[in-house]
Amino acid sequence: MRESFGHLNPGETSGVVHSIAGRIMLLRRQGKIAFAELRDSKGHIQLFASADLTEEFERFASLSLGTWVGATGEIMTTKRGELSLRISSWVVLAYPVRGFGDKWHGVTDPDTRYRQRYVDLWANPDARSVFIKRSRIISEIRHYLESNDFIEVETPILHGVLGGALARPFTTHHNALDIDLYLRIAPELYLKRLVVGGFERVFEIGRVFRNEGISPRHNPEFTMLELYKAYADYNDMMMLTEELISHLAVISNGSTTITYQGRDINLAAPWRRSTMEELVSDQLGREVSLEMELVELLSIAEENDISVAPSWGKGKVLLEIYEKTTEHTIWDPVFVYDYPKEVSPLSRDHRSKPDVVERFEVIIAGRELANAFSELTDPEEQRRRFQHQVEQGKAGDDEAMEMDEDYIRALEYGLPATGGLGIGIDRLVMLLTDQSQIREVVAFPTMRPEQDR
RNA sequence: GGGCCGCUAGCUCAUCGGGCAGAGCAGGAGACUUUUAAUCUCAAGGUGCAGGGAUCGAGACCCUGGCGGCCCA
Repeated sequence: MRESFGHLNPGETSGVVHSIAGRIMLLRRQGKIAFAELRDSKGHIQLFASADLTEEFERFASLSLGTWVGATGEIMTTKRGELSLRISSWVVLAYPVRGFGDKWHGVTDPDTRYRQRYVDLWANPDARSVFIKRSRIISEIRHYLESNDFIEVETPILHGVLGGALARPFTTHHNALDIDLYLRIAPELYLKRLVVGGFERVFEIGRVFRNEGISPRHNPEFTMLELYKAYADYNDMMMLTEELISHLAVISNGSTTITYQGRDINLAAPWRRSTMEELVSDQLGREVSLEMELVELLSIAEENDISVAPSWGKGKVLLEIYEKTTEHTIWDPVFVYDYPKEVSPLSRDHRSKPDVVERFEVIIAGRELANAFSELTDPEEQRRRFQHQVEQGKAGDDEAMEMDEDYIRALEYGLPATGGLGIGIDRLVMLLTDQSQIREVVAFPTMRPEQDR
C-alpha cells in the first residue's frame, strides 16, 4: 500500500477502496474524528475514522490498544501528509483482556520478555526484527545449499548411542521398547551414514540438546546446521564456510562488514587461516607445539593458571591452553586449523603431520561459530578412536562418546573422502543481528519454571 | 557453583535519616473535526517477590528462600 500510494499529496484521496487487518498500537481521538495506528506483520498504517463516514464511530474511537481489527475504506492522505485508510466499515477480530504494556517504553523486563515472548514481539519492534532476520537467514542457508546440489534430510533425534560431539546428553525413555534413549547431541553420525548410502551432498538444520549450564551464550537446546559433501576435504569446507557466511551477511545486513557490539567485523572472503599451534605461539610469545614433551606443555599450562586433569594427553592440554589464552582474543574471522587428534575422534589423520587431524573451527568475535573436518573414513581407525573415547569415559570424562558399532559397520561399506561442516545457527544469528545473548535469538529459551508470580 | 545488582499499580519508573506509598502511560468517565508518544478534566487503581527477625512502628534495616540480570569459574 505504501509503495502504490506513497505518492499521494497531503489531503488527497485515491478513490481506491482497500481492506486490511492488524493490531491497534496507538489511538488518538479528537472529537468526531479519530486516528489509529494499525500494525500487521508487514508494517503499520494509519486508520482515519470520522463520525460521519465510519460505522459505529463511538465504539471505534474507544477501542483499547492491542485490539485486533479488520477495516475497509478508501486510501487517502491526511492534511499532515500521513498515508491513511479512511475507514467505512470495521470489525473486531480479537479483544485483549490483559493490559497493554507502556506504549512508549514497551516491556523491558527481561524475565517477561523471555517467558512471554508473545508480549515482547508486539511490544518491542527490535525483537520482531531479530526473529524476522533469523527466519531469512535460515531460509537463505537452505536456498544456498540447495542451489549447490545439497539435499535436506532429517535424521533421528532419539539416539540409542551417544556420539557425534563431546557433550553431556539428556536421557529419556521409550515405554514400549523399555529402553533408555538420548536426545541427540549432534546429527553427525547419521548424516554420514546417508553419505555411505550414496547421498553425496546432504544437510540438516535441526535442534540438538546438550545437558549443560545456561548462560548468555548457551541454551540447552539449540539449532545446528550440519552438512556433508563427498569428494571434499576441510579445505573445501573452509571455502564453503567463508562464502556462505559472507553471503548471509550481505543478505541480512547488506554488506560483508558488520558491526557487532560496537566493533566492525570484516566477513569478506578469504578469511585468515592459522594453525592452532601458530595462534597459541603468537599469543604466548613463545613456541608451543605438539612436538614438545607433555611435561613441557603442562608447565606452560601451569604458567598460565590453567588446570588440567591427569588423564589428559598433549592434545587435550594444547586445546585447553588455546581455549583459555587465545580463542577469546580473536575478532575478525579466523580458520583455526589442524586440531589435536586426541580431541577429535571423528576427523581424518592429517595427510602429512603427526598427532593432528584435518579439522578447523571458525572463530569470530572470540567465539566458536563453526567446526569442520575431513571426515575419518577408515573403520579400523574409527574403532580405535571410539575405544579411546570409551576409556576416557571410564576415566571420568562425562562428555566422552560411546562405541557405535553400527556406525563402524556403515564405514565398512565405504565412506568416500568427505568434508563435513557444522555451524551453530543461534550464534550465527546473534552475530548477524548484533545480539550479545542467545536468549535474544531463541524465541522460547529454556527458563526455570515460573513460581507463583 | 561464586560475587554484585534488581524485584513497588497492567507497563515504565519514583519516593524515605524507618512514620498512612507517588507519577507517567495503559484501563474507566468526560471535552475536543486532521492527530503523530495528541492535549485537557475527573475518578479508580497496591498483601511493596515470599517467609522470618530486631523496632512503638519496615517496602526501606538484618536473615532465609524465590525469580531475573551482569560478571567470574
